[in-house]
Amino acid sequence: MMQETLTEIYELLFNRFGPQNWWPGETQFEIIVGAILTQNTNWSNVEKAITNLKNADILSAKAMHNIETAKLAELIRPAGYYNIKAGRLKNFLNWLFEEYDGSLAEFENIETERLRRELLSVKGIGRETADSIVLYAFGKETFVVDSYTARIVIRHELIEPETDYEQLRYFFQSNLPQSEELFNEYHALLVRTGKEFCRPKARCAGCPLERLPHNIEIEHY
DNA sequence: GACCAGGCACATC
DNA sequence: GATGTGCATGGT
Repeated sequence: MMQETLTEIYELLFNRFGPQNWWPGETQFEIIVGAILTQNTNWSNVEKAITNLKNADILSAKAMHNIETAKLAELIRPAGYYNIKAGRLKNFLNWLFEEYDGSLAEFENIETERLRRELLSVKGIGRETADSIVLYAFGKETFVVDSYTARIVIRHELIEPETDYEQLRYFFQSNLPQSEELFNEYHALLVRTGKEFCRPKARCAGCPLERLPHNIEIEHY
């Protein structure tokens, strides 16, 4: 039932947009950094910050762990909330060095839900950031929920507006085949659709999901 | 100038 | 547990 609806949505989006090739990043570390920097921030601003980090040659766990927080903040300035995010990156690195000797290698062997919980223990890594890291840096099956994801399924009245993050994650995970490739592409397609057609004030004209039932008058969505 | 962007922690009730 | 607020740059 709901499985078919979610599968239909996926097909409509994929047929329109094609593969999104997420996550945009060359290494696991770069994906983790990007996941933290993109919190409530446009990706183009994150790209500027990552370029600065590459030019300064500190886009590695060891180098970023050693740089002063104030210096790091200055480099990531274009990403916004730069003081907060510099602290969050440092929190992650301090934890990584204390618990895992500064290496991401062991993460591959950690069971998905446990890895997610461990990441959530780092101050500054919340649900979406943790799921993004688990799925996109380590290829483990968790469904990433973000503001676009929520807005789209709520506008299409597939779920109640009050649904919280964990419920939304379960909604997708339990109604789709357990496939890392699918979860990867699905979330990326929802973000693509959200950017182009499902922004707060945007109407649905031209949206691949336009012909599906929807209600854009839902308060706040 | 207003609005928005691939959130999160924290205070307060 | 729910709700409100600060954090900040850059594009439209």
